[in-house]
Amino acid sequence: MDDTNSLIQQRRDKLKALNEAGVDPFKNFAKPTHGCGAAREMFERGDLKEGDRVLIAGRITAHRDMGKSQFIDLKDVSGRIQVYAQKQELEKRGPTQFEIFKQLDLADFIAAEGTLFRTRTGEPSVKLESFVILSKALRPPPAKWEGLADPEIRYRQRYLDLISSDEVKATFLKRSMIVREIRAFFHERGYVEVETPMMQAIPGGAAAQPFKTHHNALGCEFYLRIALELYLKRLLVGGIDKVFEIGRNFRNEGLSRRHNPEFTMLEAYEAYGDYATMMETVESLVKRIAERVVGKLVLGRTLAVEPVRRLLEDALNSPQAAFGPGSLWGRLEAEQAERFAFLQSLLTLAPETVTFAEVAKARAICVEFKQWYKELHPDWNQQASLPVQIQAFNRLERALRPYSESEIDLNVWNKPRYRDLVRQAVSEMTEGLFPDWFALSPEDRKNVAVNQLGLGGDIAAAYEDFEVTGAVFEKLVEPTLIQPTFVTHLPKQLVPLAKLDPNDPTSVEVFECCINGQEISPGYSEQNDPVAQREALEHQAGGEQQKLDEDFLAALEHGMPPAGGIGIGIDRLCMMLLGQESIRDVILFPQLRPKV
RNA sequence: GGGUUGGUAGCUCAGCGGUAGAGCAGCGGCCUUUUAAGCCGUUGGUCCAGGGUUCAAAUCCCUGCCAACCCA
Repeated sequence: MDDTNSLIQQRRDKLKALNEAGVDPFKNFAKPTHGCGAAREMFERGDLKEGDRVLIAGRITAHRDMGKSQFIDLKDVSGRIQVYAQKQELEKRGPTQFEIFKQLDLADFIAAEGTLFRTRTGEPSVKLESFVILSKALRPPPAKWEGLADPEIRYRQRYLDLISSDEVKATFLKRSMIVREIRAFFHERGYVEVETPMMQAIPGGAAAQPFKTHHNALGCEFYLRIALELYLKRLLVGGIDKVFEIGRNFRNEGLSRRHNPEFTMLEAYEAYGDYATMMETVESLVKRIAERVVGKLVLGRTLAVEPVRRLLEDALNSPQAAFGPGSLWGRLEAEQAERFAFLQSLLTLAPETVTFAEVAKARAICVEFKQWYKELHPDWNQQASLPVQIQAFNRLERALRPYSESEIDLNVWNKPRYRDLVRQAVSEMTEGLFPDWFALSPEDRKNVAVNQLGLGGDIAAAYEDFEVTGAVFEKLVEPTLIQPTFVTHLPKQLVPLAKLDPNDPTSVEVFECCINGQEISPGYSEQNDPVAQREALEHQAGGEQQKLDEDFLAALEHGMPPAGGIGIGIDRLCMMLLGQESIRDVILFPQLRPKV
C-alpha cells in the first residue's frame, strides 16, 4: 500500500508540473448539468439534441489518442459518455489547454463542458470546449479489460473492485434498492421503524457467541448484540404494535461463504398476528422485492462448481468407492462404464463449462447405479440394514440436488411440516427400510443417523435426541430446499421463544423459510406467557443465571400482546435474489484478517 | 482448527533447477471521428517473508504471513 513504483512517481511528477503551471488539480466545482450516462441516454432518446450544451463531471476510464484528436470516456454513477477533444478547439480557450489535456491520466476526475454530437461511428459524444481537473489520481487504476481478479484486493480495496466492475457495482446498488423496498413495504403496512441497542449487558435472542467489549466510564462489560429480538418485544409491551428494525448483528464465530461476523438482520413483529400472518408477510415481501429490484419472479442461480467437484471426487476416489472399476462391481458393463466415464469427465472439465444440466445427469446416474446394484444383489435388503453402496449412491444423489436446479421460482411457496420432511428424507435415503423416523427409539435414531445416513461426522456422542433429528434436517433436508419453502412446526426444543402448537405440544408454531438451500427467515407465533418463557430461557441458559435477561422477563410479566415475528438475514436474501454464491459478494467490506 | 490451491511488473498471467517473460497500462514518436483504436520504439521486478538443499533456486524442501475453496 505504501509502495512507490514508477507509475506512481510519474503521476506525482505530473501533479507537480500542474501545480507549477498554476493549475489546481483538486478544484471544487459547481454542479454538473447532466450525469454522464444520463446525458448519453437523453441524447439517445431525443430529450437532448445535437448541439445542446452539457456540463458533465466524472472519472476518465479510457483514453484513445489520435494525435490532434483525443477521445476519453468519462464515467459517473449514471454511466459513461465519450468526450472528443480537438487541438484547434481547445486552444481557443488557452494555448496550453490541449497540452494539459494530453497530460490527463486514466482515473483522473475532470469536469467537461461542450456540445452533444455523434461521431462518424454513431457514438454519442461531447465535443469538448473547456475542462477543469477536479481530482488528480496518484495511483494507476486496475487494467480496464481484465479487471480485478485477485479476491483479496477486491475485498480489501473494494473501491477498486467497484471502479473496474460494473457488475459488482450493480450488485451493490441493487442491495441498496432491496433495503429500500423492505423499508417501504413495512412502512406501507403501518410498521414503525426503530433502533435498539447494539451494546447489551446480556446478549439475548439467539444462541451464538458474542463479541465482548468494555465501557470505561461505566466500568462494565458489554456485548455486541447477536439478535434484535428481546428489545423489539419490549416495544410490543410498550404498545408499538407493529415494529421493525434493520440493523447489524455480530456473532463471534467462523467465517465462510455464508457467514460474516457482522451481518444485517431485519426483524419485524406484529401484535395480534401469528406465524401464519408472518408467512404471508415474508412471501409478499420477497415477491415484491424480486419484482421491483430484479424485475422477475423466476430467478437464475449460479452453479458453485467446487463443491460439486469435491462430492464427485470423494464418491469416485474414496477407498470404498461404490462406482467404477475395482469397486464392488467386479466388472463394468459397457453402459455402466459410459456413465462412470461421464462422472469422471466432470472432474476434468473447465469450471465454466460445467452446467446445472450435467449435475442433473450425474444425479440420474446415481439412481441408475443404484438400480443396477439392486438387480445384481436381489437380496440387498435382507439385513434390514442398507448396503454401503446404496448409501453412497443415495448420499451423492441428494448432495448433488442443490447444484442441479438452475432457477428459483418465487411463484410457488410450499408449507411442509418439519417432521414430514425429515421422515421423507430418511425413508428415501434408506430405500424405505425406515419409513417412520419418529417411530424409532431415540437410540435407534442415533444409530441409523450414524450408520445408515452417513451423519457420523455431524453427530456428537452427547447429542440429545432432538439434535440428532436436527442434524438430519440440517444436512439432508435444508440444502435441498432450493424452491421457496416454509418448513413449519419445529420441535419445541429448537425454538425457546415461540408458542407451543395447541394440537401438538411437542412442536411450536414456527416456520423456517428456506430458499436457495439456506434458511432465509425464521418466523414464530411469539411466546408471550412469562412463566413458560422463563422456563424455556432457563433451560436454554443451562443453569447460568447471569445469562438470563431478567428485565426482558419482567417486561413480559407486564403483558405482551400475542404477536407474530420474523427475522430475515438481509445478506442471504441478497445472495439469493442477486445470484451470488458468497456472502462476501453482497457485503461491501467483508471481514478479513487485518494486514500487517 | 484440518485439507487443497494460490501469492512473479500497476493489472491479468506464463515460466517450475541454468541470463526475469508476455499482453494490457505507462513513457517517447506518427496519425483531426476513435472506442479493448492502430503502427514504431521503450521503461518498469525485494519472483509474499525467512531459513535450508545445490556449483546454481522464482522453480526443490521447511517454517511463517495473506487469500480462495472444501471440511469441522
